Amino acid sequence: MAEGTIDFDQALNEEQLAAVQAPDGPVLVIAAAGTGKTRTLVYRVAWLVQRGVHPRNILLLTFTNRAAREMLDRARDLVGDSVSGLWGGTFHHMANRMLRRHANLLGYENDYTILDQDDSKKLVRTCTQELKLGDKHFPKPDVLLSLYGLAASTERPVEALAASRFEHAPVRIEDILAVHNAYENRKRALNAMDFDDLLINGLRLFREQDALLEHYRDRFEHILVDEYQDTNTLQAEWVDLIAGPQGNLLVVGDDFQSIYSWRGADFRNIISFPERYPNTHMYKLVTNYRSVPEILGMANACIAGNPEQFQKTLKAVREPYQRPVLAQLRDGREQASFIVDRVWELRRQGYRLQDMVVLYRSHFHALEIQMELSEKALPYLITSGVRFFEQVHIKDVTAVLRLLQNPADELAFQRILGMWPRLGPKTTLKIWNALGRRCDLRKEASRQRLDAKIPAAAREGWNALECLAADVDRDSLLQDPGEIIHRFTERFYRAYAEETFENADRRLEDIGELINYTSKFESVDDFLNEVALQTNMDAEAEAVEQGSEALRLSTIHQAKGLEWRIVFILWVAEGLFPSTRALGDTADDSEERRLFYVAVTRAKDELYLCVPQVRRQRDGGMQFLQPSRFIGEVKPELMRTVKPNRWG
DNA sequence: GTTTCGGTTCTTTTT
DNA sequence: GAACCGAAAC
Repeated sequence: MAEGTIDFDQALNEEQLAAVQAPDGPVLVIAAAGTGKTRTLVYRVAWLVQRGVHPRNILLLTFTNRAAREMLDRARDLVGDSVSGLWGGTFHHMANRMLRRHANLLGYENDYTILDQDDSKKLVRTCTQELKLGDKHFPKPDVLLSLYGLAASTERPVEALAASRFEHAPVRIEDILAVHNAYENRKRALNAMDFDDLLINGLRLFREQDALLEHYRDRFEHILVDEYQDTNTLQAEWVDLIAGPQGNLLVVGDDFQSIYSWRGADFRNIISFPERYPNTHMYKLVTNYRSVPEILGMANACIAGNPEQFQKTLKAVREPYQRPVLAQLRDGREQASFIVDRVWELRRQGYRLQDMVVLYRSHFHALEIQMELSEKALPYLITSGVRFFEQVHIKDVTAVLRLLQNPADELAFQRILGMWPRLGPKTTLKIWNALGRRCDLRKEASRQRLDAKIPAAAREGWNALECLAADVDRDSLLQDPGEIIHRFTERFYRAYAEETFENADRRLEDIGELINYTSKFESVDDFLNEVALQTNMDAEAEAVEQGSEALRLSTIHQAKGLEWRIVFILWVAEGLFPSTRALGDTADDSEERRLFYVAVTRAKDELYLCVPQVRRQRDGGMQFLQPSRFIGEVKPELMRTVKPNRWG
């Protein structure tokens, strides 16, 4: 469709139209689930462009890559290719994009490495060990990282958070701080940033570099933020700065769907928006096109217990259909077979597998259903705990690229050498130190020094790496990351994988996929830039778009923003959902309730709440389960209770 | 002194 | 899976 022919009145309802055509200045759009939030944002972009705003002057911020891609695709359909000048992506992406150009102002090299979760964990472990703190009672790297991350994203001191977090644990706060300190120094030495650093340093750019702030303020005349309820302190301040007091800032969110407080999200950002921007225009979207009224009734009822600020009730548009099903089941096995049976039946009625989803609180809840689906040969797609780019074999082959890009990347160096026999952590570290904690594979002299340090036992296949490194400049491989991975795999990794992994075939296929994926990128830098901020969901989302007939299994967190005709929710029982671990020792279950609300509002036609009565425990014992409080809070007449007869 | 191997244990949510 | 731990092997 060409510009200027968009019929906004036709495409939008009154609520949406008002938000889309909101005047300049601060705008807050409270968009309840399924009310066309994405549509509104996309049409807002179109509206702005039609009014003469150039797309390059628009900044569109999202939380996930998926949301960014979806919005940009839809905006392109609406406005045309001119929209490609628009800056759109996750906060991390946008911060990274700026830091690639300006990180040197903050004392980094611009070719810094981005550490993913796994890298950060390794680094924290190393720091702990070096400080000789790794005894049994010392917090695990994961725990420390989430603490440091929370401190970073809430701008609170680690000390205070650690004191309350480890109030009852026999841990010295000084030690926690010492590890934190070591971790921070280490990242500096590696010329690396973790995910939080991207946000912290992105914010520092604006706080400390007035000229830069001016530059970007001028550039971005309009800023749009999606899922604003999930911003943390850093992100909110970053947005406030770039918008400026007079800025045209439009934020969209739903305080009912704030489910990321554990990583620092603070829904007070959305609540206090009108106070921070006194001339805010506020709009509410409550007309729901997604779900049948029975499902919305359930959604409205379950969230009523939460004392949120912006009260709103979802208004149904669709015709009445049928009530959500409360399935009382004996155990996980019966739950699994119930779902499989229902899926077959629904398929018979004409639903496709991709119309259905199984949602759960935690990844491990999906174990039994996975087994059952495999057994019954029902194709399924799971967005599992391990991200595509964090799998061992993917990290192995990209380590070569990382070291080429950043010769100070100790983690990549360790990983590469560790693939050769007799080169473990200790030996590798000695070599690294002997090389002056730097290894530039592109330099002949540097390669020779490394070569001289490799012990005889590890020589086998060593020249594969040497040759590859020598090829890089000769064949200008820095422009072709896929070719580097390909050569590394053929000359070394294929054989290594086959003797290391039981499922080498599958892993080598993954590497093939990875090589295909690299063709989108023009250089090693380009590729690495993207990979660290990418989850597996995009690779899988593409598979879904290609029409693969499969049942989707997903955590509720990952399902946010998506919808299916049929939704099954697993383990709606006390202890599992709400999760005991998530509740900790607080009585505040409001975020778990919001999560339940998110799960319920994913469903368009039919919703199944599965409540097993017992759960097999690790030690073989049986744990009796109570139905989740979230079910008890809803009037029974809003549901239809089913006790499937397994012999019927 | 290091690496490797085999068994055990544990999984909250993500950029 | 994959991280962790202890024991055997280099």
